[in-house]
Amino acid sequence: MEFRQLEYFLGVASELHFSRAAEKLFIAQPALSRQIQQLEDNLGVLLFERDKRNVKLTSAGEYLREEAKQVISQLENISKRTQQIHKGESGEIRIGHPGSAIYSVIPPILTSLRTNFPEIKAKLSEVLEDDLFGNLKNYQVDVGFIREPFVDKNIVSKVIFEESFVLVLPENHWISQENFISLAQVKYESFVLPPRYAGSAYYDLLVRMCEREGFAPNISHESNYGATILRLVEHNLGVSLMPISYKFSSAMRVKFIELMDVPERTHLSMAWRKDDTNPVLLNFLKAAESVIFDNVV
Amino acid sequence: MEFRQLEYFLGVASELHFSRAAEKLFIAQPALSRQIQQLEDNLGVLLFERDKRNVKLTSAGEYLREEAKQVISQLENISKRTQQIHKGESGEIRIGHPGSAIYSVIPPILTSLRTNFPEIKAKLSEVLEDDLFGNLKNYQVDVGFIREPFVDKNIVSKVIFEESFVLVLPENHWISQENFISLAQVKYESFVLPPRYAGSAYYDLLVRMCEREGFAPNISHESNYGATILRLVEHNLGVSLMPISYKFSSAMRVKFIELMDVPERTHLSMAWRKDDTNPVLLNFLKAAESVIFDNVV
DNA sequence: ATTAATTAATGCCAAAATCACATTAAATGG
DNA sequence: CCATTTAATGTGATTTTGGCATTAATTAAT
Repeated sequence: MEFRQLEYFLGVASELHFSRAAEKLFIAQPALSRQIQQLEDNLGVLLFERDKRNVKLTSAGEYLREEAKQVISQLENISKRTQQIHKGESGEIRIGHPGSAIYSVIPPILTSLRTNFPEIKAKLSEVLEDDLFGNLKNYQVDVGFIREPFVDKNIVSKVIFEESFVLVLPENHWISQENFISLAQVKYESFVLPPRYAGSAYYDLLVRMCEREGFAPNISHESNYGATILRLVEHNLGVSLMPISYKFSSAMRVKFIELMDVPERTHLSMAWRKDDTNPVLLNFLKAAESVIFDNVV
Repeated sequence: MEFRQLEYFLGVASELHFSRAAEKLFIAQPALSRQIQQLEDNLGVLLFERDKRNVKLTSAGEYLREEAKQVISQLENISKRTQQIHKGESGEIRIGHPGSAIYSVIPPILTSLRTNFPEIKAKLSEVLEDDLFGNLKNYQVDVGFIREPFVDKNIVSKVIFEESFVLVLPENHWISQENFISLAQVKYESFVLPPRYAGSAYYDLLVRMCEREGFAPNISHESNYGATILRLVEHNLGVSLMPISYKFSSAMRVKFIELMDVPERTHLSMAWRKDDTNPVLLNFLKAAESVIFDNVV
């Protein structure tokens, strides 16, 4: 069964007249007759009852007509969709990100993606910093956001966002933005921080900040999740250090003290496989590049 | 996009190797290369990334592979189903029948149909005797059961079942099979009968039975539905005359008196359009013919 | 580094499929 | 009975598809 035959068949089925159908199909009538005969022979099924005067569908023909219509329109959709994917206008992009990114870069990037490529679906998955690299290599995600710097010849990465840190305190803590002087003021507090295995470079950065003020943080609780950390601080279980973008993230009863004199910054990078030819990725990168972030420094 | 190209494409997509795929498709490798090129040109989409050493699907190719698989298996199903319909082994038969037929001929015919042609679905609709003719001509039903005799050059009919009449009485009525002599015994009773418009020949036959006994039935209630008539008789609202097959139809508290000396018979015929070429109909007729009825006379 | 082996693409010709034109055959209407 | 309509058929031209030999590019091995 060839597609040409199905199309010719539909032509005859809707005209019920070989000569007229042939005209509409831009072929000669004998060619059409023969293609229909051939289709009938291949199937072993009479599709039209015809005498020299009338042409009508048999029951099998009527069935085939309905199905063939469907198949052909399906095929048209498939063509179109294949072309869209080729142009990167349609498809799926799998994004791995640390939890914190959903408070900063991810919303504007997804907005830009939706605007520029409405047919691209984003699939987000929260990934530990130290796992992102592997997830990229294993083709589990197509693009990732990461604070950890890393170098690999198969992965391209690009810094897209820079932000400073804030000290997170319970709402009723005696320190306020006004009387805050330096981190040394919290040297005897216990800390709630992300575990080192979730991102060693980031963790070390936090420790360095404290050490410069002459103390090592006394860590009482650990959590991967920013929201969990905030919740623990809210309940007086410790203080924390977090990227400033969390300041706008929640309605919890905590306060954020800006650390004017602390030079450390965390850099959020976007990373992807160097050899990835998926056109959807290219368009995702385009959409991401067009976003201008209000870098919070 | 031609069917052949899709099949070749699937071959290469599953082997990811042109030469091996060509072998499995029983064509030479250059022919295969060219068909794939052609498919790619038609779509304007690169489907494989190939260098001299490796062949792999692009994202668009991966999408097409999934869809093409579906379309091709769909097409195989369509072929098969079309052939089944052609042979009359599959499809739908619309049956019009008087309510009474579901107590006699319909169950064994449907059983035979199910046995011989399990893929044929029967669609039953209860039709007034006088409407069946029109329903056949309008293509609302494909075959009908009818007691009314009629002649039409476009309709074929065939008597399949003959039965005698019984007198239907409330269970506590003074007449019994033992003391029954003739219909004249109920000449002063009121009758529950089908209306004349529901089947005039049948109605006239009932009246004739009474008139030979010297009375015209005094009709108190009318109903198309046998079950309704029985219900009315059960509740002492009259007596009735019905085909004997109703005797086995229900658990109502009525009694059926056989009319030994009454010569009238009702003949159930099967009717269909003479020019109907639907192979499902032919197989239905075949299935119906193979049924042997216990004619109740 | 040179050679051998692998493999997709290309040039070219053969085979097959498709098509068009002319004609035929059957049916209908006047 | 003749003119008209219309699907089928015969035949040859055109297009498409396929096969063989070869090429070009890449990898593996000596």
